[in-house]
Amino acid sequence: MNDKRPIRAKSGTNLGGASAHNRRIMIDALRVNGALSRADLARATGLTPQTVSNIIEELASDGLVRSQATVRRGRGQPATPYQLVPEGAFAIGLQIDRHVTRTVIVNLVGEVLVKFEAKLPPGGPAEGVLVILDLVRRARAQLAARTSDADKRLVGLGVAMPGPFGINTLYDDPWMMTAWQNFPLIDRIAEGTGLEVALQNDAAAAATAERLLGAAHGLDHAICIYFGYGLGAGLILNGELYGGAHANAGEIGMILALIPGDGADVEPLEHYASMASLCKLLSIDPSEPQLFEMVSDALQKGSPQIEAWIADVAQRLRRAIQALESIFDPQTIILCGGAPRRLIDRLVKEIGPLLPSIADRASRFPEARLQAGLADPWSVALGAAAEPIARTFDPRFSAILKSN
Amino acid sequence: MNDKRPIRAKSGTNLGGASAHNRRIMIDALRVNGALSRADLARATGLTPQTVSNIIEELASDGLVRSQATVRRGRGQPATPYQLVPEGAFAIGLQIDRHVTRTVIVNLVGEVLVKFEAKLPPGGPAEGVLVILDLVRRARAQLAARTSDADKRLVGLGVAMPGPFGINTLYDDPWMMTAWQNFPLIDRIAEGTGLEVALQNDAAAAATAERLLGAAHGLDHAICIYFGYGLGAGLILNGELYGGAHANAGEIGMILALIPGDGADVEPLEHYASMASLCKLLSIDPSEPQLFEMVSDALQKGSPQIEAWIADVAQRLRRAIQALESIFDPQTIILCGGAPRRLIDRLVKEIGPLLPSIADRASRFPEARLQAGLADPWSVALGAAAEPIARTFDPRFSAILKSN
DNA sequence: TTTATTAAATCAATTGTCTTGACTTATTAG
DNA sequence: CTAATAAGTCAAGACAATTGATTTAATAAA
Repeated sequence: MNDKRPIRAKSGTNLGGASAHNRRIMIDALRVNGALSRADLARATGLTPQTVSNIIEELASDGLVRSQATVRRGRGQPATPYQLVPEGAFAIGLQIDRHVTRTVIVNLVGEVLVKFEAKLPPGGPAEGVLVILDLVRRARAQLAARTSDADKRLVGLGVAMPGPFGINTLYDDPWMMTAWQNFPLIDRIAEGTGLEVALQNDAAAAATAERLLGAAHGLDHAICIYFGYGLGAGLILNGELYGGAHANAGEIGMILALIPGDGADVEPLEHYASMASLCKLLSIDPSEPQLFEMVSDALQKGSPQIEAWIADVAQRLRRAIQALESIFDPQTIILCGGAPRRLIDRLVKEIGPLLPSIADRASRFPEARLQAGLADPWSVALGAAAEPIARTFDPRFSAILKSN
Repeated sequence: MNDKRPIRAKSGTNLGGASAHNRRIMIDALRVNGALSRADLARATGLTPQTVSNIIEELASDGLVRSQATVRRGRGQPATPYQLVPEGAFAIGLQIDRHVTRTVIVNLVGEVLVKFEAKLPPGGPAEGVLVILDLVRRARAQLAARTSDADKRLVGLGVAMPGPFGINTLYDDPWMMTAWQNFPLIDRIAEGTGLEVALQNDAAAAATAERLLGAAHGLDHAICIYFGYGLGAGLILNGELYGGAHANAGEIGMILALIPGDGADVEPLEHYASMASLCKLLSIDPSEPQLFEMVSDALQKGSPQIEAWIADVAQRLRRAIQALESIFDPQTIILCGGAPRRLIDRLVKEIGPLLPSIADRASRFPEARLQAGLADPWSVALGAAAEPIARTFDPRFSAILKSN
């Protein structure tokens, strides 16, 4: 028998786990469908009306849902719809990028209440973390000024930064943030804020945002391509963000040369398809505060150089999308980014028509094969903030199981 | 409120769901670790010893587990290990390929008890389904002859055939099995056998086999590349097979041209990397009964043609593997197939050394980045049979939720 | 040899959550 | 005005996991 080897097993569950799951699906149902009555919830979840009643009662007394005015729907007693209380919970999101850090605070329904931004000092993470903690402190102060008991309703802090994590540096170049990745960032922030802290890469954060309130809202199978300083993808599979074995899933920017025609092409995809590449082409410093405006202007003006770049990137992404469709069979693919709206929209337009793939089905969902998602310098920070909300309130397998 | 639109919500759960999950994790733990005592199970699952005792009692009286001789492990009362009873459950697997159909019956631990094979008549599915039903009938008769009450313990029938399913035919060519895919196969087989029937593509079936008793045993994140008549991948994510939105996930054979150097290359990958391609090269009829032996012989002899083919396929797969690693961040990638052992091993050897990727980490798992898996003409049928076993006994999110 | 310690497994009582079935309330259709 | 329909509640019951005490069986230490 196993005297030495650790026994590998999945975790069991109990009444508490079931109950926690049922609370989560109520919140999820209200998020996806808007206000619903107790009877609606009972039908949709398969639980009995009595059970739903008890749970709604509890959620209401926790300040997470509240009733609206009754509505008459034909015969029978009028229904009392319940909705999420936006100020029922808050979360902090933190984006750490190469040159800048941003923090936002969102509420339960994903509205951004507070935004702060700061340049990261060149001294590296040891200095940078002080800037970050100060930013978070100021954001919390502003939240507290607006709503006095909000700080108590903070459910966590999400950090997003460029991946991959825990890897032997593949290409020792400025594309990677090696120093930051080797720094005990999570522990320092947790200690400095007293909050639960989780880390994800920027593409995953963007996908989380997209699912909370973007084009992936309510979808269970979606791939969000994140076109920012680098290139990545957030994978929404079975309604949850998939992280892989080491939280590095979705690093499509690291894929080598998806394009035919250049035999010696061993550079990763993100060296072509990224804001970094465009900045290089336009000789713009990526740490430039007016970056988005400058790029957007350059696009509007246009130039043979830019047109060629767009055609090249579109071709590469067209291939990547065909591959992702073949691999994942998703409901939709969303191109979003830490990039100007104009660029994202232009790329989506330029990428079409898409290559033939298994996604090219007669009876397609309402969703298009490819659509534009959020495009905002703040979308990663927003996604980072959405993570603690999702972790706390979204239905997921691991939430049912016994802790440890 | 939603008077018209259907309300979308996830399903709730209750005591029964929790209990069912706990039964499943016991079986899973015994499958992964071998025999375990009740105390071991309690520690591994986080449940109390009393709960484990009750569940084991129940599983034993259902004939799914049985005790072994007690073992002394130092101080304290000796432990009574429990193991899975191989003849506790059976399942039928059915492979439908272009030219042939195979059926196997496996027991709870994945041992193959019965094997039958038949050529498919050229008349298409209407005729073919009769051959198939006859094959299944004969297999069941043979099982019943061996173990009298085994037929009652059949938990289902899994069907595997080449995908993709429900697609506008992309390339109307002999690579696809259009007629079969438009035929109400599942209903006819369910009706003809009285069993629960499920359908998956051949790559998914191969991955299921690999997880039940191959290189992916006990792994929660693995990609199984299936190199058979076509090319596909089975995705094991979070310990479950991932099917995508329409059960077509993993169709990597449909990816267009991952290789540089040939600009006009718009053919799908499986036109290069597949047994079909090799058969064409060697002018072997793929429906040839001695196919494996012939290919294996040809490989052993060798020829400049074959060497060039292997180099080309290895190059393409090397790229595909680097892409899959970047996308999924798996624990390992397994190359398996409906192809001769010698070919799979040769390809694995030829593919190395792998390209740099995020899987190239210092502290790698015991698992290699790439390993050879099952290579057997029967492995797809075996995987098809493993599906009902997995569906019935493996822990999974959907099993906790209320039915409908 | 005796006693203490450790570990496996069980017994009996308790807890917490969902379910069941009867009931109340409020509205519309006829 | 009455019947039908639907939302929602009440109170009792069912079920599976938990708790804490107890039994059994081995080794280690005195």
